[in-house]
This record gives sequence, C-alpha cells and structure tokens, in this order.
Amino acid sequence: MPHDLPKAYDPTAIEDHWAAYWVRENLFAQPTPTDAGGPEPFTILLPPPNVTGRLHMGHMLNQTEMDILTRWRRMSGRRALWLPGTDHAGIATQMMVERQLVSEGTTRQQLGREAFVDRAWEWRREYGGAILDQMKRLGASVDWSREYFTMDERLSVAVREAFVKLHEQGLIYRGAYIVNWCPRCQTAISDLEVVHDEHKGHLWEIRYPIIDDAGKETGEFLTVATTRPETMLGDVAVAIHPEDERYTHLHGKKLRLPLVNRIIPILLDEWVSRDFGTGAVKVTPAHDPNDFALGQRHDLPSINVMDETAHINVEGGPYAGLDRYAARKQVVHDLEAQGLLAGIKDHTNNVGHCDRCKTVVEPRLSMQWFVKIQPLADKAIAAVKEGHIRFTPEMYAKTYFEWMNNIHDWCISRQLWWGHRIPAWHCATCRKVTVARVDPTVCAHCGSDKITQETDVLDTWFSSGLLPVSVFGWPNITAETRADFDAFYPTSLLVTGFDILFFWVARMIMLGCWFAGDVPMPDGSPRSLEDSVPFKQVYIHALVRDANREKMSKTKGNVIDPIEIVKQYGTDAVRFTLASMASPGTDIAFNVARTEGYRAFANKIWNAARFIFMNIDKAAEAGIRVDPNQLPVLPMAGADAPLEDRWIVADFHSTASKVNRSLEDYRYDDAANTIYQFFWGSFCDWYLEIVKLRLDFKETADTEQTKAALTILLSVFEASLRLLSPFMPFITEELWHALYEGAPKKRSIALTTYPPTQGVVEVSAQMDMELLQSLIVETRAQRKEIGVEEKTASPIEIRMDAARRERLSPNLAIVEKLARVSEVRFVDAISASLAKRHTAEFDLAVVYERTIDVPAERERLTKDIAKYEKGLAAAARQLGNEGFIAKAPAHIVEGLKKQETETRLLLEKAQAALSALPQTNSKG
RNA sequence: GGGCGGUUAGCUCAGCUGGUUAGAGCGCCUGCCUUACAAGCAGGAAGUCGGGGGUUCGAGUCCCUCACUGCCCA
Repeated sequence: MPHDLPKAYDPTAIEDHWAAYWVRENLFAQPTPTDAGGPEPFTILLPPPNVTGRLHMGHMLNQTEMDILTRWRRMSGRRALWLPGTDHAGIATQMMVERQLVSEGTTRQQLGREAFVDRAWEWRREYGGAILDQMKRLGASVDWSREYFTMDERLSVAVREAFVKLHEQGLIYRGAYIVNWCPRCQTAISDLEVVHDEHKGHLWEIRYPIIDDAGKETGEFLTVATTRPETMLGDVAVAIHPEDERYTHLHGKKLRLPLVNRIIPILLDEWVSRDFGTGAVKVTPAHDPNDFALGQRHDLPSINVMDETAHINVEGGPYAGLDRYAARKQVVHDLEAQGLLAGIKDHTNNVGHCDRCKTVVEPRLSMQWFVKIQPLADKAIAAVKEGHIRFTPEMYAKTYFEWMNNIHDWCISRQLWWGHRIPAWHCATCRKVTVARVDPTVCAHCGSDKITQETDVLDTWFSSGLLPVSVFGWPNITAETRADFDAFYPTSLLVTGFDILFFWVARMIMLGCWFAGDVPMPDGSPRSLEDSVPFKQVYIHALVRDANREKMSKTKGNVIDPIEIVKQYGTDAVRFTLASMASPGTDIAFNVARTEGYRAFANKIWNAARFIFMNIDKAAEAGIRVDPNQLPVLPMAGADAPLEDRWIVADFHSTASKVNRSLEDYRYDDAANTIYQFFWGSFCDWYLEIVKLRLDFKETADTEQTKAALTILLSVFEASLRLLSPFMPFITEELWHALYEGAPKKRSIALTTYPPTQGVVEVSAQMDMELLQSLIVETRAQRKEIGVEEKTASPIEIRMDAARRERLSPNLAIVEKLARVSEVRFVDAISASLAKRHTAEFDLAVVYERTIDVPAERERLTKDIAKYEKGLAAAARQLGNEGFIAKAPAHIVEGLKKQETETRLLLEKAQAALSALPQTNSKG
C-alpha cells in the first residue's frame, strides 16, 4: 500500500526524523549571494540564547514566531536567512565552571586565569550546544552553517575594534565611580543587571553628638536616619537641607562620628529630603551613589569600609572582618549600648539584587571602564524617531525613548575571567594606558616595556550588541568579503521579548548605527542613518505565563518545560498553541487544554489525509490516476465545475489572502485561526463530506467526474498543506511527502511556494454555498428539535423564491446526504400541520409525524420573537433618526433597511407559528 | 514617586482608521461508534463589552473621570 498511515496521528513517530532531515540536508542554508540583484532578502538574527541556558517557553514562543515568519517569507520567494548562535554569558558561564571546580575541590584562583579560561572553553564545547540542539529538535529553519558564538575569533575582532575605536573617539573612559557590585560574583554589573525587590527592613535613627569649636561635645545631638547602619563606619559628613528650620542653628557645626570617633562636618545641600526620616542624612560616598554625588559636590573624601566580598575592611577598625550583616548587628548593638540609638522604625525599602545570583548588590566605589553613551544614544534616538526602525507593538517605541532620553553611561568592565579581555595596557613607568588593536610590547606613551594588560573583561552585552554588524564581517569588510554585508545588512526584523529591550535591542541600535556607518554602500556612497540601523522592524512579544496567568518561576514550581509538552502533544500542536495566542502585546496564558485542541487539529489533518489517500488508492484500482506533480500552485476550478469545487477554491483563496495579510501585520493569532477555520470548518466539515458523493469508483460511475473531483480534492489539500506548513512544519512535511509517495520534486515542502494573495475569489460560489449550508443547518436543527432519530431520513418541505430554487436545485443530492433528507419538496406554502423554520431566504419544515414538543417550541419561538423585536426596536431608533439618514453612509443605511425588512418578516412568521401552536397543555 | 498597559461569554482571548442586531477556541448541556477522524460528528445554552460622565446621527471602539489589576523605571 503506497499510503498506509496509522489511524491516529502520532507526532513522536515522525518529528525526530524530519528535524534531523532538515539539519542534515542543510535545507535552510543561505549562501553568500553571488548576484547583486536576486530576490529581496529577509534577514533575521536569533536573539542569542545564553550558552548555559536551557530552552524555556519564552524561547519557544520567540522561535516559533521567527520560524513562522522565516518559513513564510522563504516560501514567498524571499532570500531568507535566519542566523543562529549563542552568547558567551560571562557571569553565568563563569559560575557554572566555578561550581564544577568546587566539586573537584579546587578554585578558580588556584587554577589561575589561563587554565580557568581553558576549562571554560572545555565546558562550552561539552555543554554549550544544548540549547541549540533543542532548537534543532523543534525544527527551527535556521542556517546552521552560519552558527556564531560571541567569543569566536571573528566576532572577538569586532569587539576589539569597537572598543579601540570608541576609545580613539574619546567615548571610553576609566575612573573610580560607584557601581553595582555583586559580592558573590565579585564583579561590577550594570544598572540593568540589578533587579529591585521590596523588602521589609528598618530605619535606624542614630544620634551623632555635636561638638563645639574646641572639639568638645555640646551634649546636643543630630539624629540621622539610615537603612544601612553599618555603612556609618565610612561616613564623612551629615547633610541637611539648608532651609530646614529645625536645624538652622547647626549650620557650620561639626559632629563626632560614633564608634569611629571621626570628626565630620554638617553639610547643607538641597538634595536632602526634609520629609524623609529625620531630615538629616549621613553621607557615605564610597557606599551610596547619591552620597557619592554629594561627596563630589562638596569635595569630600571617600572612605571605603568594605572589601570585594562585602566584609568590613581595616577602615572599619574593630569591625574589620565582619560580613556586612554581622557588622550591621554589631554596630546597632554597640550604638544601643552607648545610648546613641534613638529609635528603630519599620521601613520598606527597595533592595537591588544581582540578576544572576540574587545576592544583594553592594553599591561600591571602584575603578571601572565606561562608555560615554550620549553621542551613541542621540543617533539611536534619531533612527527610531525618523522611522528607520519600527516597533510592533508601537507602544514600545515610547518605552524605548523614555529609557534612551534618561540614559546613563554604560559600565562595560566586569571583574571576570571569562569574556573579551579589555585591550588596554597599564604602564608601571608612566602610569598611562595604551589601548591598541594589536597587543603592544611597550607603552605607547613612554616606551617602557613594563606594561601589563588590564585584567577586566567586557560586559557580554557589549559583544552581543555588535552582532548585527559583526556576523556579516564587520570590521573586515573588504571588496571580497562584503557580499554578505551588502545583501543582509540592515537585517529585516528582530523578534524578541521586552525584557531585553534595553539590554540588547537598544544597544544593538546604538552600536549598529554607530559602526555600520563605516561601511560604504555597495555603490561606494556614504551610508545613511537609514541604512545603518541593525534592523528595520522590531517585533516584541509578551510573556508566556501559566494557565492561571501566573509568571512561571522555579520557586513557584509552575514552570512548563516546552520539551516535555512537545513530547506529549507534538511540536506542531505546541507551536500552533503559541501562534494562535500570540496577539501582539498580550501575555500568553499557556494552557495545555488549548494544546490538546491543536493536537486534535493535527489529528484531523492526519485523518483528512488518510481519507484522501484511501481514495487515491481506490481510484488507482479503478484506473483513475491524478499526478500530484501536475497540480497547480494555485488551485483552480472551471466555471462549469460543481458548486463545492468552485466554493472550496474560492474559500481557499480568501483564506490565503487573509493569512498573508495577517502575517504582514504580525497577527499570528489571526493567521493561525484563519487556517484552522478553513481546514476544519470548511475543508473537512463541508467539502470532504460533499465530495464523497462524487468519489464513486463503481464500474458504472462517470470516471471523468470522479477524476475531476479527485483532482480538486488533491489540489486544495496540497495547497492547504503549504499554507499551513510555516505553522505546523512537521505534519505538513510528512503528509506532503506521502502525497508524492516519497518522490516529490522538491526536497521539502518548506522549499515550495506559499499560496499568495492573488488567488481569484468567486463570490457567487460563496453565496450559493451559504444558501446550501444554511438550508442543511436549519434542517439538521429542526430534525433535532422535533426528535427525528439520527438514522431516519425524512422528507422536507421548502418554500423559497424561484431564483433561489434555481440556484439550489443542482445540489439537492447534497442536501439529502448531509441533512439526511429522503426527499426535497418545493412547495408554495408549508403544510399547516408541520413545525416550521424561517430564515430570510426560505421557510422549511421536516415532514415527520412525531408530535411537536409544544412547550419547547413555544419557548424557542418566544425567544426568537423577543430577539426580533429588540432588533426592530434598534432599527426603528436609528432609521427614525433624521441625523442618521442624513449623515450615515448609504451602504450602512441600506443594509439596516434590508435587515429591518427581513427581521420584520421573520417576526411575523414566528408570531404566526406561535399562535398556530396548540393552546392546550402548555405545561407539556 | 514617574511612565506604559489591561478590564468583552465559565476560562483564555479577538474585535483594524467609530457604522447594520458583539466573535473564536476551550469548557458546559443534549443526541449519535454515520465505513477519514470518539483526539470524532450533529445540535444547543451562555455576554446590559469594569462603574460614571461626555463627544457623535451612531461608542466595545474616541475623550474625561473613578475603581480594580499588571508591567517598566527611580
């Protein structure tokens, strides 16, 4: 048997095979173009997953959306390139490797930098590909031959070039500033890597003794309020608002810092909030960003009292060696003992945590490298403002501007070993810094050979921010190597989550706009801002939540593993779930009930295929063959073809148009639902049922007619598989190959042509079909209502005008089959004894002698009458309104009038039917 | 504290620039193993579109306001 499919669809039986096939055959590789013209490119960069990562639902949503668009564009004739890769995830990877070392009883420090980096590479080779393997299993149609890793040699060259160039342009500086310091990771992290959490804490009020000019305590105190008493060890002043009348008399006075006994001044600064705490704030420039700024304004020293592990250092005197929280306890205890603790109040404060390891971040004064970001931000703002980059949903442009307009300089140094080491050398002789593209041997300033390389590495986002330019060869764009850049830059689209809008999207825009300008256009002309942007469109998707709209989190234990769900329901069903719920801007409450429904959809398609294949085989036995290779790209039905053929073809074309339009607008939900509706609601529920009448393989049958039916059936089915393929690549690939009995012209359905928008829709066929369907539906409903047994066929009486009768008459056999009608009787008036149904187009009655369920019938009619009356009232209100008649567009007024007439007719009929019901026994 | 969203059927969500009497999937109820499919077929019930006010011939859709709720930033 050429077409032998199991009765139920089993995704596990086919998916691994096709996933491996797509990779093995390198089907989605997009080589460097050799022709300057050629198809319009569609370029899309995979947001590089963290190399330590595992695939989660967010990835799957993200990749499903990209895959749908890429497959769709590819099938629509674009030169589609989807580029995959991973980023080296400085902190995360270092953590993984360190954990490994700990289990071996050693540490990074014992190993030494070089050996540690080797270990990290080893780790990456061993485990780093996991997430991309998961992607392969899910069938992402990426170009695996172009896979990148941010630490690859060529991408590292780009990182170095970018750093050196920014340095030359005076946009990189180094200095001692307060940064967010993670005491566990022992590195600086950027503002964005700090997550704030509300914590219930305390506000401690501490009395600082006031001293006179002679240095003696006056007995008076200034009470400060602080959330972090341990930092008082590093206090260098107390600040008050200059206009705070409570403290006017203290202007110019000094204080003795308790526990430390340092003499510190009272400062006046308008930044101080009079309402917060006591209105007096201790100033610790080395441990608080606001205090640091205050210190700068007033030229104060900074005293760092903690080491890199957040333990008190020698500056803390007797507290040295204590962890920050132990120190806090001790400080509070000692203050209390000395009677200097004025009070403790409950206070909720926002505490910053390290995004990676959740340790409480310590604001710390340290030497770091920064990018002076404003000039880059200006360009990036202009790029969006001038419309060279468009966001979907549009509101994200606002968020983007909001952030860009309040941007701070970017701390790019990290005190890690895994990453791109900063190409700067410190000179022991002249103390100056040499920044160079090639490792220097001597200081560029004094010629000394006593130079050592900076130990810090760069923020991972510095390298991933360069990806759009670096993956296409920047900075080494030569005449020979520029074909990729010319063809694929700017990329077409970026699909990503809002959580990395600032981390990555904004930085790519800044760096892309800044550096792409280096590369002239193919014709040699300078590159404009429009052509410098890293992507033209940004589609931002929302969060995947659990079925109860809760955010998924490990602590809550409500994380759904996409791979697990895929194993249960099949990749296609999960993809379709995500797509059908992916309405722009809306979070997805992932509910497996939905996925179950789409597995049922896959099963439906599967069984439709089984039905079709069964008929192909039967036809073959009867000597009828339809060559699938002769099927048209666009299904067609001749003007003399039966109604169902002309209708299904028309419906297919209108479906294809709608799907294409929806995808243009990133309406994955509309696109998916439209296909679902077509395949199940039109093709299976109606077309297959109707076409069965013509699939007659008896010897007496008309073989031409059977062949014609089979041809349209195959043609629409094959085209539908293509339409569905970007959404459900696995099942469509399987069935498509089966249709061609394993020998298709192309290696994959993904390389065929997507049904375009141009198909002609025959409206009259749609209208005739609507009439037919409504007759069948009404008949079925009526049969049900009067209690005709399922298996019994009954005659029906129809009253309709001659024109409709004409349209319907060729299709009476369909009515008989689908509505279980033994005979259609056209009448001028329905027999009085029969219960009737009315529509605007016809009256109908099923001839059956069972007694009418009077109460049920009365209830239904009463309800109908109420509905009609409500409609008529609404119509009367509008039509009676002169303003409406005068101002509303003609087609609206006409439509309403027509509807009003129809409703009135139905109302009259329903009323007549109601009064014709037997009056007796109203209780049933 | 600043900013941005959301509130439509039991649940999850559509509803484009305002236009005829508001839709889908799932769930629910009823009847069917009708030879592709019980992961199915057929029929059915279910919403005063968060409250209030305004603009308009006309508001789920635009404006104001209140309530609830979510997210981002400080």
